[in-house]
Parts: sequence; structure tokens; C-alpha cells
Amino acid sequence: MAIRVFIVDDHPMVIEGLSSMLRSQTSIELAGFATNAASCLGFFVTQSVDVVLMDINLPDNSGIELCALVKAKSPITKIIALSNFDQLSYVERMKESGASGYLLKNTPLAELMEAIETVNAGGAWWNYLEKFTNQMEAKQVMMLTRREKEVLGLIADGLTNVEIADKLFVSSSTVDSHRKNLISKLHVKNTAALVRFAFENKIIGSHI
Amino acid sequence: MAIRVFIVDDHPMVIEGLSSMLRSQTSIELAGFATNAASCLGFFVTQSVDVVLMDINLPDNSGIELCALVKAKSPITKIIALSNFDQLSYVERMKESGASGYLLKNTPLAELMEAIETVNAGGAWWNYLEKFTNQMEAKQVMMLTRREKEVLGLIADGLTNVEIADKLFVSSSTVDSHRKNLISKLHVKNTAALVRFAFENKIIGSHI
DNA sequence: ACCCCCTCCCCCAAAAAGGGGATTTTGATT
DNA sequence: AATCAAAATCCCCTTTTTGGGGGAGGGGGT
Repeated sequence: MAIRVFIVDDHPMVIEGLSSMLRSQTSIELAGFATNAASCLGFFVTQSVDVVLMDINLPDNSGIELCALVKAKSPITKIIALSNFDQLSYVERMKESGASGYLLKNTPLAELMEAIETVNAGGAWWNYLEKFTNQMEAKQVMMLTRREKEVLGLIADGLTNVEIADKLFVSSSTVDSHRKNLISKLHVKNTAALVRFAFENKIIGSHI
Repeated sequence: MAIRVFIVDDHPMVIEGLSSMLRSQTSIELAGFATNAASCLGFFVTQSVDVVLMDINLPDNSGIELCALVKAKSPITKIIALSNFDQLSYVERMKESGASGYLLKNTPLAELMEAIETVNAGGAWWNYLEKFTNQMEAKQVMMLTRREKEVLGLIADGLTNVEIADKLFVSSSTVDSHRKNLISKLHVKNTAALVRFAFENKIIGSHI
């Protein structure tokens, strides 16, 4: 019997990525998806699934609340929280709200399947801590400051250092520093890769 | 009497976007949707609709063939082709295969409704040419060549002109030309914006 | 007191942008 | 087979923008 999975994420790209990965798996049945909390709750009025992959950051309702609401409507359903690097602080709160596991959004298929099967069988999947403490510096990688994210967004808009400096009322040297820090923190070597990385990891695009 | 609409697109995000737009319209009845040609044809074995919104690019069968097959099974059904910018070359072929209209995937609701109602009433909706020829160069915008897309992908990977040249066994001048053409065709002013545009319009990254 | 963030500056090399122009290859149409 | 348009290839020039390596001071929070 296939594991019924539901996806909640406000980023179409994430839904697309996950669902295309899961479609290749015969043991998974994609029951549906939602891009906001309301339509997710709407789904659970009439239906239920085995596992929900749920983004922590949602536009209308935080994943933390939604998690509790879904568990209230369908206690058998297992919830796996999804997030990007920069939202790790909320993971513990998801656990308190009834989630059974946690995954980064860019998790490879093998681990995704393992996690789904584990929580579906009643297990937990909270191994993210190991991953990050293992590398010590990886934690740094995730932590983009407010200003850095802001600059990153403007870089992706196609603005040059001077233009960004102009917009933020700072010197172009400052913007240059931020740019260099971004490149260094995200382990990329130029702006193109920076923008791509930012997009794929939804560092920009989510809460601009 | 509501216009029965069916959606065919391999991107869940597109289906979700379109259906959520159409759900708000009382004059539309969403009859169903499919993410591939096979399940679309399956639907038409037993049922029929007034209008099909059909992606040009499908995984198992090209929209061009599917278009003809659907028209064969249900001649009264009107088909509107859907695509992104970079697939305009196929639009004429859709017309030849029996489609009644064409829309970009990110078309606003008002125009979407107008198009559906027009083709349902027996009319045609091919005004994309006006939009693009209005700006003369806009037609160019959509037409990225194979090589340009290839270079764009490598640029987004973070490679420099020299590295790309090395990989493609051409001179860096050539890659530079492609880069300039991309910037010019897509109406952006630097690489960062180029990468962003490419991502948002799924010229790259559509199959992560 | 300390660390991190934000701010700003230096130098220099590398890469990209903006403007030209040119030739060969390829594909489709007579 | 000849032709033509489009694509792909290559080169010149200059200016602007990034990238890589530093260092350094002020302010806020723990």
C-alpha cells in the first residue's frame, strides 16, 4: 500500500521539485499539495494522508500553528517539517507542535524517502543536528544576516554595488563587503552562482 | 451554463495556479486536470470538455501530438496552448494541430477568461504575435537558441566565459558574444539579473 | 568585555559590459 | 544544387563592475 503524501509550501519551485522526485517512487502516492495554510486545512476537512511535508514559513499562517491544527484534525498523520538553512531556529518549535521529523528543502531523494518511510512507520527523523554540528562552520554558512539577505535580493534584481549603495544609503564599499561575505559564506565564486544558490535555497524569493 | 475546462501541464505549480484562478470564476467549471498526455487521453475516453488548457511541453508526448489526438477524440473541444517564453517556436505547430489559441503561462486572470470565452464561442486567440511584434524585438526575446540556453545554464552554474569556452571547445569571445546576446534578448543588464530571469522563467532549472 | 554586525577604506587583478565588425556553419526553402 | 537567413563562431576597442586580499572603527547585544 502506497504512502499517501501531501506537500505544503508556498514556493511552487519546492513543490515542483519534491513532487517530481516523489512521482518516481512507486511506494509514494502524491495525494495533493497546497501553497498556503488555508487550502491545506481545506484538504484535511474531507481527506487525510499518511505524511505531510510542511514548510515552516508560510504566508498566511506559520508552519508551527498549521502543524498543530493538522495534527488536531488528523492525529494519525505524520508531519515532516521543511525549511532552509536560515530557519533552523524554528525546528524545535515544530517538534513541540507535533512534527515527526525535519528535512532541508534540498534533501536528496534517497534521504527524503528514508525520512518519509521512517516517520510513516512511527519513527522520528531529527538528524539535522548531527549534520550541522559535524561541520561546525556549516552553521555559519546558513546564518546570513538581515543586511546580507537584503543585499542579496538587490543583487538578484540586477543592481550593481553602486546602485545598491544608493538605495541603502551606504557606501559602495559597504555593499562590496556584503557581496564578498555572501560569496564567502555561501561557498560560491561569483555573482551568477550566488543568485542561483539563493534561488534554489529560497534565501531570496520567500520573504523579500 | 458553465464552460467546462480541463488543464494539462506537467508542472503542478501551473495547474495549481490556473485552477485557483479559475475556481474564482462562476462561469467556469473545472472538469479535471492531467500532468501527462496519457492521463489526459484517458479522461477523454469517457468524458469531454469545452476548453483544454494544454502545455506545449509534456514529458511523455509532445503537446503538438496530444493536441491532434484530443481533437480527434472530441472535435468540439477547443484547445488553448500554454507555454513559456522560450517555446514560442512551437506555437505555430500547435495551430496546425488544431489549437484555437495561445497563452503564456503567467497570463493574468482577466486575459485568461477572455481567451477561454473567446475560443469557447468559436473564436481564436492568437494575439501573442501582436504583443511581441508590438515591441518588434520582443519576438527575439523569446527565441533563445540551443547554444544560448546551454551557455545560460553554464553561466548560472557559476562558470566564467573562459571556463565555459573551455567546456564547449570554443573561444571565450564566442561565449562572450552569447552572453551579450542573452543579456540583450532578455532585456536585462547584467549576469545576476540574467540568472534570476532564467530561473523565474524556467529557462533553466525546470527539472531540479 | 567580547563578539558580531555594519560600516568604510586600500590595492590590484580579473571578469563583464558596451560598442563595434566579421566570417563560417547550418538548416530550411526553392 | 543554389540561395538565403539564422545561428554560431571569432576579433577589436574601452569602461565599468567584480573578485580577492587585506585592515579598521563604531555600536549593540550577551
